[in-house]
Amino acid sequence: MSEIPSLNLNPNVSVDCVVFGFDVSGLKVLIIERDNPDNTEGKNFQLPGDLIRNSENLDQAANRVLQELTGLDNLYLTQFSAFGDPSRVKRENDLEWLRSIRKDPDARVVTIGYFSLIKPDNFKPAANSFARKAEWVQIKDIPELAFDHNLILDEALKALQLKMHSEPVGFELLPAKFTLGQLQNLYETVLEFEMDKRNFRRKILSTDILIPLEEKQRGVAHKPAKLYAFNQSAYNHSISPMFDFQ
Amino acid sequence: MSEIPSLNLNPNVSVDCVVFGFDVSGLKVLIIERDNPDNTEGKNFQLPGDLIRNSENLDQAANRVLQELTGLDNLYLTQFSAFGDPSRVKRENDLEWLRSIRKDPDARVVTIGYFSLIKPDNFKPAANSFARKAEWVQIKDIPELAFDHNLILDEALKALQLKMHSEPVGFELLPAKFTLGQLQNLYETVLEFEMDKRNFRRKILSTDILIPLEEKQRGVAHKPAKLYAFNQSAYNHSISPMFDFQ
DNA sequence: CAAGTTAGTGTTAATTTGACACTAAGTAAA
DNA sequence: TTTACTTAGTGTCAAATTAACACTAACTTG
Repeated sequence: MSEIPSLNLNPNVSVDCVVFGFDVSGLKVLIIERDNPDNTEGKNFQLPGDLIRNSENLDQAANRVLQELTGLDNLYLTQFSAFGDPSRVKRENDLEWLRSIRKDPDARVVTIGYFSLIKPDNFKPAANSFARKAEWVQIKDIPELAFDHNLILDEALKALQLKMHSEPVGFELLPAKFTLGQLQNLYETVLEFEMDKRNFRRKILSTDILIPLEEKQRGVAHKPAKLYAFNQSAYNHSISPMFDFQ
Repeated sequence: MSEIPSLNLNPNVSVDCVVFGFDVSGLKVLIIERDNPDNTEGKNFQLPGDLIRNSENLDQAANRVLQELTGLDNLYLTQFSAFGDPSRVKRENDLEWLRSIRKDPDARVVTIGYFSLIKPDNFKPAANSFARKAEWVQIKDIPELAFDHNLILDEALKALQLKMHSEPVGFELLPAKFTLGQLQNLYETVLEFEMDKRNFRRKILSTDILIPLEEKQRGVAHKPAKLYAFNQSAYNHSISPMFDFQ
């Protein structure tokens, strides 16, 4: 019943995951540093990603690969684009690394891009498999990445921003109970512009996607804010612009 | 310098194209009827699509495949999603057909979905390659298609509708010179709701994406309408809701 | 020349948006 | 214990946008 795992890998299709995290310090992305074939110290950063298995669908592949490389399991994951330029692999050290790890290192690989949103506090990435390290990097401090991963990351951010305009997707980035201030801060950070506090509150509260809780923040050095939860069931309708701020 | 073409095909990645056409009769999709392996008369309809070549990128593959199967070349083509369920191929006659045409008929294939928008009058599809027929089918009369092509078509329509809200994509479906009535009709057909004529005109004319021409319709049995052209250069900005009608 | 068809046009009320400033409630530091 | 600091929380008004609505104009066909 058991199979040789490598036989099960499809040589031509991979998934790559752009995991966004948000906290007080801003918007971050999860990057792994891979083992170098020759064990040198050169930095080789990339997005968590790998070949898919023939037995799994794309969503399952993204989940599994992310779990294997970073320990993060069962995240909100959305496919956003496929990348298939034949010259995706052109850097010499990328090729070298492929030769060290892949059965068929010269195969042409089309990759399916996924993005994920998480609350960094709840998930502590732990490197595993060919990842030497898994770490959060501020979106503004992303280094040069392997393959076409900088392109993939850019497209993922655009996809997130676009999606945020039409769906309450941002709640994945917040704890279960959050304040309106935190929510506004999230929107401002991801969409990259500032909003008027009163107008933001009026608009977001005019929908029914927030549930006000009988509970306040504790231990903060200022007036404690009311806490809210996301009303999942309220959002089963309308693709329409729910969040067209400004 | 020449290669055996089949060696050049990637066994695991394909593209499938959903070509939308719009005319007086409504919104249509281009469907091909494939040759049956046993030359029986059973109807086997599917979207135009095939394996990619290792030398081309995904956009090029979509263009080539569409050209080979339908004769349509150089269309506006947009990638919208990848489909990779391992059980995409499950009907017996799909398998049979694959065995008759593919070098590796049991390979697991991930397909990249593209949609295209054209003016049916300008492009007359002509079946070729393994396509026995290529024909326009009203969106409401789509038959059962091979593989997961009904799913792909549904997703393509959703993607088109979503895109139409934020980008002036519909102009691809109209002739170079068109009337505001035709444009409104297009929007109503694709988005599936009716709009107020005067409000539609006010809104669309308040943007600068239409160029009024010094020319009118001719030969119509009613008051001839002013013709407009799409101002391509005016649209190089803003993802924002350009077309949030109602 | 009558019938049929689509083009083209403006106003108004209702709604939504954007701009704007102060008090409240907690902690920390002096 | 008082002061400083920080973020929460609130309302109004002018401007802009939207939605609803009906008639005349211009062409072809019969």
